Amino acid sequence: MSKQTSPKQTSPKQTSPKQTSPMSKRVKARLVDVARDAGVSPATVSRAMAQPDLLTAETLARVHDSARKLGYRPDGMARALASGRTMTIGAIVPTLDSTIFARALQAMQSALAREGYQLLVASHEMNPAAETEAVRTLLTRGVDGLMLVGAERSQDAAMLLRSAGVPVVLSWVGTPECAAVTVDNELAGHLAARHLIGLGHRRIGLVVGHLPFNDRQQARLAGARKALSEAGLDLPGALVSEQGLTMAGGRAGCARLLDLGEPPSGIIGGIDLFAIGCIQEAQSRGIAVPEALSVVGIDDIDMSAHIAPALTTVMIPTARIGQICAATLLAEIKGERRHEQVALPIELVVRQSTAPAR
Amino acid sequence: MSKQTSPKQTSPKQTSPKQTSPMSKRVKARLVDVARDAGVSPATVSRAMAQPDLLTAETLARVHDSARKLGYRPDGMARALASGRTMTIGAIVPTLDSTIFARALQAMQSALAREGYQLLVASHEMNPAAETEAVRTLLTRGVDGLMLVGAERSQDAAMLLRSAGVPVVLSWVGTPECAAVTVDNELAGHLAARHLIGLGHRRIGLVVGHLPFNDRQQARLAGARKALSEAGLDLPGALVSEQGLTMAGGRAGCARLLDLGEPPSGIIGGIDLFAIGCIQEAQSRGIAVPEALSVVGIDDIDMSAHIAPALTTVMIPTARIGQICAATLLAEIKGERRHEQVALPIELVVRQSTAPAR
DNA sequence: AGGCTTCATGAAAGCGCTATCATTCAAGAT
DNA sequence: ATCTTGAATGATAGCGCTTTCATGAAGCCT
Repeated sequence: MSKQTSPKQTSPKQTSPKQTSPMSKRVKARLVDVARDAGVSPATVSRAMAQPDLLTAETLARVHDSARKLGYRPDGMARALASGRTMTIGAIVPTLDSTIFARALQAMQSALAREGYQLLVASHEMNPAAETEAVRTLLTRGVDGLMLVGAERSQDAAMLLRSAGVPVVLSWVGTPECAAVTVDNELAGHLAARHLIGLGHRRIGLVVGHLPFNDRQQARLAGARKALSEAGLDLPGALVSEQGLTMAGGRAGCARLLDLGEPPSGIIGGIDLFAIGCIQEAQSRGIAVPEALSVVGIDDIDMSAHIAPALTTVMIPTARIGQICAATLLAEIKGERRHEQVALPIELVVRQSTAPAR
Repeated sequence: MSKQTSPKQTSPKQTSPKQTSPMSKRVKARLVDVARDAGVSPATVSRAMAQPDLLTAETLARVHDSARKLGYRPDGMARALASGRTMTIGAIVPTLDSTIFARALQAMQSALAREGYQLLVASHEMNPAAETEAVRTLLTRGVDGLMLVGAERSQDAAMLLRSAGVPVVLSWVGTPECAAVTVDNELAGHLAARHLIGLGHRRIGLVVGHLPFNDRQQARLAGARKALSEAGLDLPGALVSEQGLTMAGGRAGCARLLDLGEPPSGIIGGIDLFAIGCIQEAQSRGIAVPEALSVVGIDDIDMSAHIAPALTTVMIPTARIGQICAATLLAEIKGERRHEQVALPIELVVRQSTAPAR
């Protein structure tokens, strides 16, 4: 609590407040300094930076010269306060420590950077309260738009978002009241299950992420369940294992399923990482994939095509989600569109980890 | 270029500018509104938010009541402008789309969030100019601290950083002029190579990332080269393959090395992903790992322990790097320390992907 | 040539908050 | 009783920029 001296400049009151005091070594040049140097008004300098086409080529050049000479760099905060725009987009994801979200954010970041926007990220580790807090902080902090993952969230968070009046885009799973860039997660589960069913598998297990506050995994599970039920197959609780979203989780889930009295002949991983973990676990037990056990994933992460056997999976266009989120948000900010709904196609990619049931 | 109406409120001039106009439905409550409602001065409200212990319990309560009643949320931009602090830390990484950096950022983000700071991220995709640009944007945007990866950067970027006077912490590789949280990448390469040499391998190849603007990979390669030379071994150019930092790159690099007239009996991956790719490539060619080919990685990513054979690798405490970067930056911001240098220990983790040379 | 645009610029009012300094009042010191 | 002192609060000047609105100087038309 002991902060007397402003961290910015030695002493704002000791140097003469305005005019060129002989040796005032002001650390940062301000807009007015440039204006004075160039012999124009502050307004002109402001315009030179933001709307150059409003000025004579000559004044523009003069301003630019002065700016360069003084090493002027505009102050984002002041600009934000005066204009109401922060040139910052917030993104709240479950975690950065996941190929999926990291990849989407990377794509989003690139797309935003091209338009001069920055990405402010927060994560909530699958904790609704933490998400609410993140929403609050980012809104307070000031963002021109906000990207969120999934449609499910706390009342408080929803209210904050509504009252803030900031453009929001939902990703992976959406709601109609809000712009959204989605994929059909239920279809993903459905495709995966149908593929196994089509290969003659009758006993199918799943390894999924913890379901609370994860509507992506919920939908994928629901889709698989639906496909099974359509085929007249049962999905007892024992054949569904909830695990933390790591490869170790995949191995553990697979182990649980294989240790069952009547183990499945096909397993669906709610994410590719699970599926890859399943393959490793099976192989380490001497169970051949796909001969003795078929494994399907969902996501199609980078690695899936490169492991042995290459993973059959449902491709989710992760990077495109991020990229389109950025575009959607920017469009909404510019007022070009409202509550745009983009549904991205997904498809089954058959590789070597699945085979007909014996 | 056509933005007439302020996006914030319907018309700042139509509502009476200051006092309680009867039905002025101002969208956002300001600090002065709270002050008026609570019957105190703006300064008191400000203090109520920032230094509650300076106020009577009674006034504090009154202010809080009014704030809640009006749904007041402070404006971060105004606060930043007035105080000079943004409560934001910038991080510039090569890419988010990498387990390593994503993991470090996740740890950093968590640590920062605990202290009320937000993470502003940018990436440069291994492009020095892009990094410079990112530095410029983040500094302009206003950050209280900045995390960068590696010590190598453009003159321009270095100058910007110096002149900005913002606390900076370097990660993975550092320089003495600047706070840094580092690991000894050269040692990492050295450990990996020495391990293979100790197992009797005489012909050792490497798959490394593209070296320009990547001092981590440079150092790892240098360390391996040093170990080899200490053992009287040669490292011809043909045995070093530069690849993009993906698993596919690892496979490709491995393929190149194995296709050599005299292929290596041991391969070091500059990152685990390469090593894993190497294992896959070898296995897909019917070359047994570790019996016919030993593979070592560097990083010890999550997955490395779970593949078959489990990867022998040099453990880099990625998450801790992020976490300590956050701590270092916060300490520097508070003025507690300056240019602190933290070197994190690394160690060889022997698993199943390496075996004595035949 | 006079009036009407259009264009380039200037003047100045904030944006919403923090921080400094001044003020008040009550309690302890003399 | 008078003087200090300190704690709680108020008044207010900016922070550095954007953005109307106003102004003067050309350009254009009839």
